[in-house]
Parts: sequence; structure tokens; C-alpha cells
Amino acid sequence: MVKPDCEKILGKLREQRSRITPQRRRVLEILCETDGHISASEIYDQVQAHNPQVNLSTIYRILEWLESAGVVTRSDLGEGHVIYELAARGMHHHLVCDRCGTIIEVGDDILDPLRKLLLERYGFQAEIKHLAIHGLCDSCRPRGG
Amino acid sequence: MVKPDCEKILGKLREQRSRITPQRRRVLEILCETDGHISASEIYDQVQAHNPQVNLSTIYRILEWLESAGVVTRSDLGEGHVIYELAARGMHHHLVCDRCGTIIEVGDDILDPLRKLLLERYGFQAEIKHLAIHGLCDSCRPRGG
DNA sequence: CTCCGTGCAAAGGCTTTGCACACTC
DNA sequence: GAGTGTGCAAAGCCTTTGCACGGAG
Repeated sequence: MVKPDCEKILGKLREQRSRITPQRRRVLEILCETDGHISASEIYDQVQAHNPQVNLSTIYRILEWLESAGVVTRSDLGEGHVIYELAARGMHHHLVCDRCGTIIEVGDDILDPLRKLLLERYGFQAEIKHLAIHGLCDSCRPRGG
Repeated sequence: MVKPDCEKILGKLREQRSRITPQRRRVLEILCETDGHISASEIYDQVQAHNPQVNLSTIYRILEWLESAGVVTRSDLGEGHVIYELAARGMHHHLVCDRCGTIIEVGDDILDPLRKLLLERYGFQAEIKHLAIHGLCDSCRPRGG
């Protein structure tokens, strides 16, 4: 996957008459540098490392702004986990380990059999946007023994 | 579906040396009377109607206790929605038509292919408790042609 | 120079916890 | 009577909001 061009996104946002502040630029950079998902507090921690004066509420406001601009997607995985990621990265879903908290990213095609089954049995055309599947990851699941 | 026998469940809990208080009995009754899922605060409201002195923290403690006893299942749907439901009702999920609002209840086995795929590809043991799948029902979905 | 965006602090919504009293068994 | 469960109040966690200042355009 090509690393999204941060400056290109900033350019589009500027065209929408949004003000580009150092905070907004920094959050967007972090999102672009991150492979996959990231939480608000993780972004906050990264910003804090070099700019300790930045406030967590600003992070939330910037994320809300980026979401409304269609730049990032927000997924509430339940159990207090909310993750953000660049919309440009394409459709995928998350496996959440309820024991160790690991989050595994899976492609959208994993849902093809389910979609097919729902259509065959119920004539239901599923439009699953972002799914969080809870369970136990390979390290945490009980082994037959 | 047969209405779960509240007294039968209470009997089992008594056997487990749990104390049956009026609060616990009332919460269980409400769960048995409810078709489908219910939230902690909805239970609280119902209890309050006749027993205003009961505290919300008690509801949470009772639900936690019922969950650990395997009597109810708890599902965090995200966005602050947490629902509880009698485990005896059997696992099911909901298809929600975004156009006409129809809700179709589907058996848990619909997810078997997905579970199998997740285990094969990622070693992930999915424990999908309650899934709400949005989309379009048979009457509302676009037909080819 | 005009407003929008930010820092700060406080509050909000849901849930959990510490404590002493009350009640079940 | 022994020990668990409850009511109350406070705190915890994540997130949002009100306000005045500061910086972007």
C-alpha cells in the first residue's frame, strides 16, 4: 500500500478554507505515518513527546474535524476502544482480542461468505461498513489438548 | 421461543450458594420478561418504578454477577450502547434494513463460515455475541435489471 | 484585523469502588 | 450469628464543552 501523501491531504483541506495549524498538521502527520489504526490517546502521547503544551481536547477536536472532512474514519470497537485511521487506506475490519487487547486488521473479503449466505437465505444485502469482531487471538485462545 | 423460567434460573443460582435478594430477583424477572436485549439503565428504570430506593450500582453488580454465572450475556455495541440478554435465549443476531426498518432475527449459525475463516487465516477464535448487520432487505434491495 | 482554533478547567455520561449497614441463609 | 449484598457517595475513564486568549489567513 502506498503511504498516503500528507501534504496532498493538507492541500485539499486548505482548499476547503480550513486553517492549517501546527497541531492539525502534526496530527495528520502521525495518522499518515501510522500503519493501520491509532487511538486518540496514542496520538496525544506522540504529540506530547515534542509538544507537551498541546491539549487532549484539541486532539479530539482535530479528529472530529478530520472525520467530518472525510479524511479519517472513526470506529468504536466497544469496551472503550475507539480507533481512527486514514479513510484512504480502504475497507477493512478488526479482530479484537478480549484477553490481551491485540487488534488484528483483516481485509473486507473476509465477509464475502457471510454476505453471500445472507443474500441466499434472507435476500438481505448486507452493507457492513466497519466491523469489530471480538474473541481470542491465536496466543490467547485455548488449545485442544 | 419459550419464555425462560425465571424461578428455574433462581433455583440454579441458589444451588450455587448465591443469596437471592429482592433486588436480584427483580432484575432477573425483568430480564425474563424482556424479549430481546435491554440496557442497564432500562433495567434500572423498571426497577425504580416500584422500588425507588434501589441503586444503579446494584444493577451493575447484579448484571456482572449474572454474567459470571452464565445467565446473561453482555454485548458492547459501541457508541456507549451496552446490552444484556438471557443466555438461555440462544445466540442470534439482527439484520436491520436501512430503508424500511425491518429487523430480521437470524440464527448464530449464519456466522459459522466467518468463524471458520478467521480461525484458519488468523488463528482467531471469534466470540461474536450480538451482531447488528445493516443493509437492505429482500423487498428493498435493488434487483438486477 | 477578523475569526477560527487552542489551552485550560470543568462537566458529562456511564461504570466502578470503598465503606458501613442490612439482610440472607 | 456469619458473611455476603446493598445504598450511598465519590472517583475513574474517556470525551465534550464554555470561555477567553492566541495565531492563521
